[in-house]
Amino acid sequence: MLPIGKLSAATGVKVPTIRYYEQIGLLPEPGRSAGNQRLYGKSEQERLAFIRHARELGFPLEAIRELLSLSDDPSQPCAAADGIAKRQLQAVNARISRLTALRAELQRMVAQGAHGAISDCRVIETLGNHALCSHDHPADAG
Amino acid sequence: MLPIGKLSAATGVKVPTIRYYEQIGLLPEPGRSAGNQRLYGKSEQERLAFIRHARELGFPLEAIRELLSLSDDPSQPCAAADGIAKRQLQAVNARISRLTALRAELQRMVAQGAHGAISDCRVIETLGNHALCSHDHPADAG
DNA sequence: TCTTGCAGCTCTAGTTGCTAGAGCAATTAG
DNA sequence: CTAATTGCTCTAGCAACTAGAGCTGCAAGA
Repeated sequence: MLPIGKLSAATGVKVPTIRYYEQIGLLPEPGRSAGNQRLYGKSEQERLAFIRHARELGFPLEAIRELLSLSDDPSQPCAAADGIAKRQLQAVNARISRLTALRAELQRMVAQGAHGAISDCRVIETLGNHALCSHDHPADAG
Repeated sequence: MLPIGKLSAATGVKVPTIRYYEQIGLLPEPGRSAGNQRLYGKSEQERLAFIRHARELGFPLEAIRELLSLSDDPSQPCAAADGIAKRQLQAVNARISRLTALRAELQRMVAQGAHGAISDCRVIETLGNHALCSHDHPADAG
C-alpha cells in the first residue's frame, strides 16, 4: 500500500493532481491509514497510469472518464473505445494542420527581420493588417 | 461610431469577448452614448482587429499586450516585437512536433481496429500498459 | 403613441485541468 | 525525542473566455 507521495513518484502524476482526480471522480476514494492518509493499491496505480497515458495523448478528461467506464465493464464492445480514439486522432490531425498554417505565416513575419523602429516593423504591420495575410484564419488558434 | 454589436460583426470578435478585453485593459474604455452604450471609432476597431489576428496566430494575451504597448510607442526599436514573434514561432514548432509524435501513437492504436469486446481491446490495452508504447511522453499534451 | 423585440448593460459564476498557498496533523529519519 | 518531511483540508488562482440572470435602451411597425 503506497501513500500518495509514492504513488505520485511511481506514476509521474503530481500529488495535488491525484487528489484532484479523486475529487472529480476519476479515481475512487482510496482507503486511509489510521492517521487519515490515503493508501493506494495496485489497481489504483494501474488506473492512474492509464489516466496519465491517455492525458499525455491529449485525451480530455471526459473522454478518459468514458474509456474508464468502458474498461470497467469488459463485456462492452470495443467499438466505443475505438471511436473515442478515432475522434482524438482527428482532433490531433486538425490541430496539426492549423498549426502548420500558422507556422507558415509566422515564418513569413519573422523572415522580414528586425530593421528599424516600430514604425516600419513588419511584425506589427502584418498583425495590424489582416489583408496582408493571404489565408483566412479559423476561429480557434489551437 | 459603432455600437458593440456592429464592432463585433465588423471584426469577428464576440460581444462578451470585446467587453472582456476592455475589462483586462487590452482595449481602452470607449465613449458612451447618452444611454450608456459603448461607441467605438476607427482606432478601436483597428486595435481590436490587431488583437484578433494575433490571437488567431496563437499569441497569448500577455504577448499581445506587449506588442500593443510597443506599437503605441513608434520610436521603440523593432527588435522586441520581432523577438515576441520568434518566441511564438518556436512555441508553434514545439507543439507541432509534440502533436506529430502523438498522432503516430494514436494511429498505431486505431490501426488495430475494433474487434471483439473490451476485454481484448487494443485501445484500452495500449493506454493501460505504458510499456507497449515505445517512446516516452513529455509532460504536456499540447 | 404604443409596443414589441432585439440590442445593450452589469454582475456573477462556470468552463478545463490543474497549481499554489495557508494552516494544520501525521509520519519518519537521525 | 526532535526536526524534517509528508500528508491533510480548504480556498483561490491561472488562461481566455462563455453563459446566464435580470435589467434598460432604442428603433421600427401598427
